Amino acid sequence: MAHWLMKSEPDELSIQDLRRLTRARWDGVRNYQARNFLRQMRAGDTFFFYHSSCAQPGIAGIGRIASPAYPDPTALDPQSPYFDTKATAEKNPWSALDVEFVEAFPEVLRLSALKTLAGLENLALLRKGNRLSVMPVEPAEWRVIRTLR
DNA sequence: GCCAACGTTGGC
DNA sequence: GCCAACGTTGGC
Repeated sequence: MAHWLMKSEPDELSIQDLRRLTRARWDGVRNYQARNFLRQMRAGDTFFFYHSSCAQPGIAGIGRIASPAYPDPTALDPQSPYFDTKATAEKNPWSALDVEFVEAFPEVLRLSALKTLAGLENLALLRKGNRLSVMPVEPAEWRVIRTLR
């Protein structure tokens, strides 16, 4: 099983929301590199649930991929903030998938704490200027981060 | 709210 | 195909 990290603004979907919902659709990804990673995911893969653009940015818990990627319905919905005028039902360039709750950490692993760890030098999250919202996490990186929690 | 860094757009 | 302008991301 592969490991990933995915960012979400907790105002939209937090790890606590996912715990309550049990399962949710991960949608609204509008970056091709991130989308390509979504398409590589397999049910059963696990991911760090990262809270971004908030008071305490960092890894807030763990989720599991619960479905393969499928066309993102928000791209076709004029009411959605993720609506894409160029997308059609026949040609929808964007992907979404389902995720399920695994665990919420007792406290968020703050970005500042992650930066102090050895072995995460190649993690896209910590590379200067990186804004990727979906990224792979190597097994060794996964273990390093899990020891913190 | 600021602003650095990045991706996308569109004129040429 | 270049690249300037623009919009977005996201930490602080």
